[in-house]
Amino acid sequence: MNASINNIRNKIAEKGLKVTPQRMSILEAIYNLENHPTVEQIIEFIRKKHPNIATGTVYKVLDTLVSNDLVKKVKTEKDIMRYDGLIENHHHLYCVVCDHIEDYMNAELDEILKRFFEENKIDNFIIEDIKLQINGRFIIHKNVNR
Amino acid sequence: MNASINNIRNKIAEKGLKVTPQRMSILEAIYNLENHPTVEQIIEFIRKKHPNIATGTVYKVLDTLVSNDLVKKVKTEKDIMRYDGLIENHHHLYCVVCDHIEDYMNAELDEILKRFFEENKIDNFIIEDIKLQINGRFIIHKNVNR
DNA sequence: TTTTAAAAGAGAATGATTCTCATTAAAGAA
DNA sequence: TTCTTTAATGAGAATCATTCTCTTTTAAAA
Ligand SMILES: [Mn+2]
Ligand SMILES: [Mn+2]
Ligand SMILES: [Zn+2]
Ligand SMILES: [Zn+2]
Repeated sequence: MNASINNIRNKIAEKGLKVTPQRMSILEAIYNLENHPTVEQIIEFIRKKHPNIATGTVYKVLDTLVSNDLVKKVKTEKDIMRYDGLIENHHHLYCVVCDHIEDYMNAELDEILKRFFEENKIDNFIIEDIKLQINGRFIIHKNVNR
Repeated sequence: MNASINNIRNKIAEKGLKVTPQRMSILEAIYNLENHPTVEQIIEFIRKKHPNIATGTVYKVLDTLVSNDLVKKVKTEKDIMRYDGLIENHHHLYCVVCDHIEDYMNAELDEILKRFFEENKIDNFIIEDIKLQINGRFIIHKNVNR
């Protein structure tokens, strides 16, 4: 998920969006921050190098990035919105202890699910995608507090 | 998921909670409302018969019900909290068109998942439960607007 | 360099949720 | 049944993340 400055510039430009320093730093922040950062964490990261960015701009840019499929929103059991720089469809491990969210990808699992739902059609419903929310606990936690 | 007045009273009492008219009507509302109602819908329903219930009380009671495992919170892609009267572990169909959420239960699927993760342990993580978020579209929608 | 539409900045507004504190009522004891 | 205690409720203020409004700035194309 690392991306160079030019990489980031291209991703934004490819969508036909104006390449602004704000958009660049927000996308850069999401790629650099731990995993699935909150808006608060994104703002904190950006203000190190770009102290005057407006809060409203961060929200607006995030919306733009989401609707252009450059980032995705991730919801937790709790009420905090998080953002995900990995846009390929994937699953998540949710730690009930420390709130850490980790990506989970497994092609075999996706194949099993695909087969299951081909054989078990749901009346009146067309599936577009399936995401697993795998709740549990890591043996070693990231931030024991909060 | 239907429950008589006495049923509801017992559910609350069994948890060692005081049986108040407010708690009764909120639990009754969740059982009676469509599917996975929002706080707004719950308040609207209750005020028909109990016009003076305070908004803060509804939030407080909902928290109490959730922490006593009488109802569950359900998150949507969007930013609206919903409540679920079905407390057994189950999956959800999310309609991307009309926001309707429908329960999905299938013992065979759960068995397949159980077996898969027994054979594919995740390093450093102990699974407690797995929920599928099945996104797609119903052929017939509930509320085409909103 | 100039033009122009889109984006950003500043700060007010919104709205769902939480908080505070005085009043009320459920549940158990007498 | 009445009393006592403690938790729950009501009313409205406070909070806080997010959105909105409006002015200024700027990226991109001419
Ligand atoms: Mn992810
Ligand atoms: Mn449900
Ligand atoms: Zn953890
Ligand atoms: Zn629908």
